[in-house]
Amino acid sequence: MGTLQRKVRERRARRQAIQAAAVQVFGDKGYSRATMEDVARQAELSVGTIYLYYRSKEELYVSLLFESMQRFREGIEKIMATGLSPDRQLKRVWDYFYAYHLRYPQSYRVLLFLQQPGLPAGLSPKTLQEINVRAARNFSLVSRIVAAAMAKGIYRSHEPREVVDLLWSLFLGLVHPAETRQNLGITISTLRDLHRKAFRWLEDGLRVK
Amino acid sequence: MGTLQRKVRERRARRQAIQAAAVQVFGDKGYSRATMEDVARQAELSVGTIYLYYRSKEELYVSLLFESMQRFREGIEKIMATGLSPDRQLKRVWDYFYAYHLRYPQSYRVLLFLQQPGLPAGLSPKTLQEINVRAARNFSLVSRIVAAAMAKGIYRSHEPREVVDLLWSLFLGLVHPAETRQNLGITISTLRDLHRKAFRWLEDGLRVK
Amino acid sequence: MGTLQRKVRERRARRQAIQAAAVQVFGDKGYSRATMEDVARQAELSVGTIYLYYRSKEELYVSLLFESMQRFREGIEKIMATGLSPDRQLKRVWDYFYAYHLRYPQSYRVLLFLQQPGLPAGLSPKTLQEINVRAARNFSLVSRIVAAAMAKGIYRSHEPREVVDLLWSLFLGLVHPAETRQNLGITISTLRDLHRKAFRWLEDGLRVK
Amino acid sequence: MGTLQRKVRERRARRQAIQAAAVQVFGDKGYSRATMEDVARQAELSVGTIYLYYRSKEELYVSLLFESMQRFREGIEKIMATGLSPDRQLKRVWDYFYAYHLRYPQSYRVLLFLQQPGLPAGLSPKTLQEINVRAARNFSLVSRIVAAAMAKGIYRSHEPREVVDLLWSLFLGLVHPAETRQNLGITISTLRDLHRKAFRWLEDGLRVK
DNA sequence: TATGAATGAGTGTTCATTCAT
DNA sequence: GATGAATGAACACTCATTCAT
Repeated sequence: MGTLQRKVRERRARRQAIQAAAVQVFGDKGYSRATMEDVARQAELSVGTIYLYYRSKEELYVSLLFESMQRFREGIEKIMATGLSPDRQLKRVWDYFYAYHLRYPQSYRVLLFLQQPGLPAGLSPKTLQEINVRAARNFSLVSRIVAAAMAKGIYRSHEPREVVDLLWSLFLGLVHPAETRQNLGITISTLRDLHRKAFRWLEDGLRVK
Repeated sequence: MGTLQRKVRERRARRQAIQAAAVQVFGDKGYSRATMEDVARQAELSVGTIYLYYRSKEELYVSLLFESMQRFREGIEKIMATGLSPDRQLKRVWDYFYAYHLRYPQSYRVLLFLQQPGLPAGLSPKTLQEINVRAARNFSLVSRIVAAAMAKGIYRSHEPREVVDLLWSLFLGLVHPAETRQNLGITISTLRDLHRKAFRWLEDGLRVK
Repeated sequence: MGTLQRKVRERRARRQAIQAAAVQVFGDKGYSRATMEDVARQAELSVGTIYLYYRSKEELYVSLLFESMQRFREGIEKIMATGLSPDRQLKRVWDYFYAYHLRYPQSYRVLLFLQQPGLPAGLSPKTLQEINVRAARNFSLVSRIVAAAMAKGIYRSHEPREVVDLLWSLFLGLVHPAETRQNLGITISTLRDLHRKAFRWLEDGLRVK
Repeated sequence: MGTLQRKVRERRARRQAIQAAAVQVFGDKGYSRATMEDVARQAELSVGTIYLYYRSKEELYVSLLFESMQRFREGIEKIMATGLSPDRQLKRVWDYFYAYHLRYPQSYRVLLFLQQPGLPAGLSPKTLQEINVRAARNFSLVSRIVAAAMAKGIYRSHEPREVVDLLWSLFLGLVHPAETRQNLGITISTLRDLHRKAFRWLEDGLRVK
């Protein structure tokens, strides 16, 4: 006994090793241009083995997506557990977005695939539903911080979910062009600056003065 | 007489018909998943015919990109020609972004492909350079509006280009999640609202009070 | 009246113009890599027009072949009409081969296509038969010169046709490697020398001493 | 144990099976008209599998070429190792040419593709260079035999390389028309005879009398 | 008669997925 | 479980041939 547990543990470890490899490859080449062969090579496994753990390329991708979302979620929860004031928590979340993108650029990129037009055509409705639910979960987590700030009279009253949408929008929007310009061969050093200013501006509009 | 002119006119018309079809297909399926066969079917032409007008799939895509950029540019120029005060011009540009995305959603999506990781690997350096130049041209157009507003003391002094980056970021960010959620099968009706509020907030931070 | 004659004359002229263009193109690129578009461009005509004069790419190629053979034939006949002694005539023919290949390299190359494996697959039996007959005609012309030299006791007695085969073989063999090396990027200047020596050697074996 | 070795052995066997199929197909249809599908069908494999062993059609063709050259080389080396007198060695080489062409007609034909005009356009400079080097290697091997015969006073003094060129030329020339006539649907039985006579003639011119 | 735009079958090549070992 | 050789359906692109003008 305990054998089963070991089996499960090993299986999970394998899956994570494959995911780690896949994040690199998908992040580098994009979903379409990445091949299962690439992933296998990166993971130092054979193609066949990948298929023992993931039914298809798509499923592998989706698992990465869930992984990223999960990591985000955990980061936010940790911030919420600090007991800081809501506005400082929000600032931390904002910074966490930035740090995440910097620390796990490939993982961040995986999130972006969702925005590719035509992607849903390849994903099953059930999968889409699941993605949806998980995304909503993360959003509502941040919403709770914003709502708290409003309840405490730190921020003016708004629909908290709208504020979160805006924040996330701004963040995506800030990073995207930076990525694009990287695509175009230009590096941008002012992203960090821009990122800070953007928050200050936006939060300024929120605060009760 | 006039035969040559007719030829030229017809050729241009054909190219536009192909572009129209391509925008649909690329917009729906994305660059990688779209096939030349798809485009041909949509245009009610044969594959070979497409290649009479565009040398490659890439060239076809790039032509769409340039078309979009050009249209953006013209929209902005028209606004600048109105002689309105710079801050009202900026508001109009902001609204124009929104209207454009609403009116030509597929064309707008074409712009987004640039942000796909791994895309540049498929484009020639020369093409990337050209894209770059054209993008910069559009950005500097809006920058001039912002700079004018600062010169007139309407806005506080900032680096105009940074402000434009921020605006564009916010816009992209606002639309992206909306698109994503559309991907996920949810329609969002509050985008218009959010779009208006976002501008008010951001501009508020800019204005000299 | 006379109109018909003019028509015929013009048609022949067109055909020749097309042939001239085709020889260039086929000679440069080889049969497979040459396109009808290439030929049309070279002839400053439209593709459609070519098809008014030749039913297919193959037929065009065959017409070039016949043209080359005819030219060879005429050259040999001219030499035979000089009334020179048969051995001097043979020397002249040998030199003519060389001169022809130098003067009309493209036309010469067209002759070589016959040796491409797989070519017959594309040619109709009737065409093959016709090519055959014409080739034989040229060979027998030279055979008559050799036979005359034997009859006059200048050369030892052999099967004349075999001798001609050998001569032609040697010639082809001499030029081919030169072409090959040109293919490989090396130019050979000694071909002319080799060509002269080869004849002297071979003829030496033929002469009654 | 031995697994790796078996793998290597099997891989080599597969490659050879594909080569065998390719020689048939290329020999029959020529380089351009042969398709990878043809090769796959002949090898009783799928197209994809061919590409597991050869990167491209060109590489497959070049491998056949090198194979042929190598086989030629080995044949010549075996003759040189006999210790026979140089003139008898040369006779053997000459016979070997003939035997080779008879035994491996398709393989022989593969060598001829090099002479197709326009072929080099499809081959990379690096490949051409390599072909060049290997061809030269084979030629210089035979040159050494001829040079030895001259050194021993059996043959008159000439540039050995020129003599070899001539021999090879003659051989090619002899076989080509035979091939051509086969193309044209005629079989020739006198080739063997012609082949013998041609050598006698040529060598006669070489010998010190 | 001349045009050249349109066609569509065909080509080399890639890659997600399967399966015998 | 693990492997990686094999598969075959796609895909981008070409080009001989046709036909409306």
